[in-house]
Amino acid sequence: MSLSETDDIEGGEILSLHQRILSDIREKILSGAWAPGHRIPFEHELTAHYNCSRMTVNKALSQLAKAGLIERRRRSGSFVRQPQSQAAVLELHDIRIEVEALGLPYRYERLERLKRRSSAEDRARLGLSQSGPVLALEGMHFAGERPFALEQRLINLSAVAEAAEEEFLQIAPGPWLIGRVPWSEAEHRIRAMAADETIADALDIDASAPCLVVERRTWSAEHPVTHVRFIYPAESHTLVARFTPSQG
Amino acid sequence: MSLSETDDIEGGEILSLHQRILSDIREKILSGAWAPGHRIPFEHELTAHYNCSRMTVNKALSQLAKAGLIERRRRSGSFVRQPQSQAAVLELHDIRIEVEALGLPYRYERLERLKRRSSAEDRARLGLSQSGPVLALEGMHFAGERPFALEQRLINLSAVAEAAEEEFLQIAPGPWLIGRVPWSEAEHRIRAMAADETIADALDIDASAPCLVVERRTWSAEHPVTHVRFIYPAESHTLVARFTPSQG
DNA sequence: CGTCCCAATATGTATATACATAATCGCCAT
DNA sequence: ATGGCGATTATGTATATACATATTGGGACG
Repeated sequence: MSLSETDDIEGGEILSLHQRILSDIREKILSGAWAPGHRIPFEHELTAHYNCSRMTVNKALSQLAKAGLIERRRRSGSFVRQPQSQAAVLELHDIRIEVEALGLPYRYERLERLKRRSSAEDRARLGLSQSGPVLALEGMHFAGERPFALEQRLINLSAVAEAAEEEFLQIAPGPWLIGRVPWSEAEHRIRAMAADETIADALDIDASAPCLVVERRTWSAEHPVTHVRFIYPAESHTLVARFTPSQG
Repeated sequence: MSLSETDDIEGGEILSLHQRILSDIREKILSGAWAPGHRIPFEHELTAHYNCSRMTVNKALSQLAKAGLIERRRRSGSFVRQPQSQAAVLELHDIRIEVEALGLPYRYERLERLKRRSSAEDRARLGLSQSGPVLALEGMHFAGERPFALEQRLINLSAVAEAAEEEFLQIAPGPWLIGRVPWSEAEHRIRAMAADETIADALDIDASAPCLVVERRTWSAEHPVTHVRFIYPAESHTLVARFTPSQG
């Protein structure tokens, strides 16, 4: 019920009061000592316990509320929330980084480059409502001499006109776009797929072998920028996502 | 360079000053008006612009810094950060929810239940260092009459003793565990795999058909709790992850 | 007995203020 | 030139205070 007797603990790191309140309460919740639904002490009680001002307590509680660990209700108090949907953070690195992390030399090679007016399929991929110029690219990321991932990309030239001038022979379009276009939103779709003949050929795997497909659509201030599909042979790649409720 | 002339804008919602500062600056960054590396106005300039106290500005900037949009350097000012690694939030819902979202009746059925001392493989899956009792479960999630996902689960009975008493005949272990065990950390691995004979049989798909595999390891206060592997037929499932830099 | 309204209460937001801390600039002495 | 040192500056953290706002509980009154 009450907070732990941390008053005499000395061995820890140097934490600001703010951070100490945060981690104290988080620990109570994550350890289960304060179950979902439990009412945590009122601000004025914490103020007394930590011998600090209400502002400091308030900031810490507001942060916990924003992180989704607690819910605050006026006149009633603050309550531990039910564990919500399992949300995990998926870090999608640049492929060069991934390959180099394996200790293998990285190389990108363009397979195809086509400038055209957007087809209906292109518009569906990009989420465009009207026709316009697009750049369709296909390229291979190599780890050493082995194909690592096949990239199929569509760039909306109305949003990124400069891309029309770029050949992308050895420069992968991903890193090129980052830094040039401030992207404000992205959507990822992850699925498994059997390699068709063309893909199997390009990746040098058996036809109908399983592949991991990661598709990403990117917007910049409401405008669709690019759609990209990465196709990895199943054995070459695993995505790792980690969830930690600590974010303060 | 300067902030937009929002002084005469009236049509917007009712926002607190704090939120208005946040969204103003976020908009500048996401629209690209303030490129990465750009120094945003000093706190005292924003104080003057919004005609408010430094504390209010400071809180907003601190929040942007925590969200990763800006970087703050003492004596130098605050700067727009380079877009970092593509981090996406992956929501992993309960399978019942997923199935019901498709408008199909949901059903869980236990296939196997085995209590044993942990084998070396079990310990590897759970991340345990020493031997102890575990519960191995296998079950099927159905969407209507079609198999939707195969679940292979391992529960560390040293961490969740009560699980030993539970039959899990129609109750899926996932929902059962949530609420009983406060989990503090989870790691997910996502990959593609070809169905072997057993799996293909269980899921009623062709042998060596591609599957999406989602593995999750869960800890509660440093103790491994459970390891679960969900195997989805490729055509039945796509994971969707969304990234928005806005989180204020 | 039910309904309306007010007072009490907990959180929400903002201010002015103070001092700490880290980094940089420029001056000065070598 | 150059190396060090102190003043300046911007952010970091905390306090006391004030008023706003939402919600609950209880009392007055029909």
